[in-house]
Amino acid sequence: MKYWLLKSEPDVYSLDDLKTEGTGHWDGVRNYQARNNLQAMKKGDLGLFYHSRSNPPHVAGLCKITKKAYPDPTAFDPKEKYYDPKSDPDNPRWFCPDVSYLCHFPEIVTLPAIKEVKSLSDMVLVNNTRLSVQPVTASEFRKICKMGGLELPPGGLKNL
DNA sequence: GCCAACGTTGGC
DNA sequence: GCCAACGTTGGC
Repeated sequence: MKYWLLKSEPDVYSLDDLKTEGTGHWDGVRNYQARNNLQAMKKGDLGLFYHSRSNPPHVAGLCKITKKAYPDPTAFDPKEKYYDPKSDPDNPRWFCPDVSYLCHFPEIVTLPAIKEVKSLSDMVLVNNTRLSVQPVTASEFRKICKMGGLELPPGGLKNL
């Protein structure tokens, strides 16, 4: 199982929105590095749901990958904000997985708090601020959960 | 809302 | 294939 961090601007799409929807399509990603990460996701992988451009930026809770990435339909539709004429249905350029709501942390984990933790200084979040879909190590993932006050079920992360 | 950092585009 | 110009992201 792999771990990820998914960024979203809460004004556009928040963890509350995902909770309401239950399952969402992580579409609209138009960056190759982020795209490659989306394609590397497997069903059952876990994600930290991060609210960017909020004050302060923070991890709000957890989500789960429930369907591996498939061609992003919003790239084919000229009416869509994220329409990309260079993505051909026969040779799609952009992909999106389905993501389901898991939980809100009892307490949000802010970016400044993360930056204070020495063992988290290698996180992509800290070193590549602009990447919107990024890998997280198991130990980083566990630490963030702990900082968020989340009680892990018996058996740990795999039983979430 | 500003702007630094970074990614992408396209002329040459 | 270089790099200037431009666009976007996201912290502050």
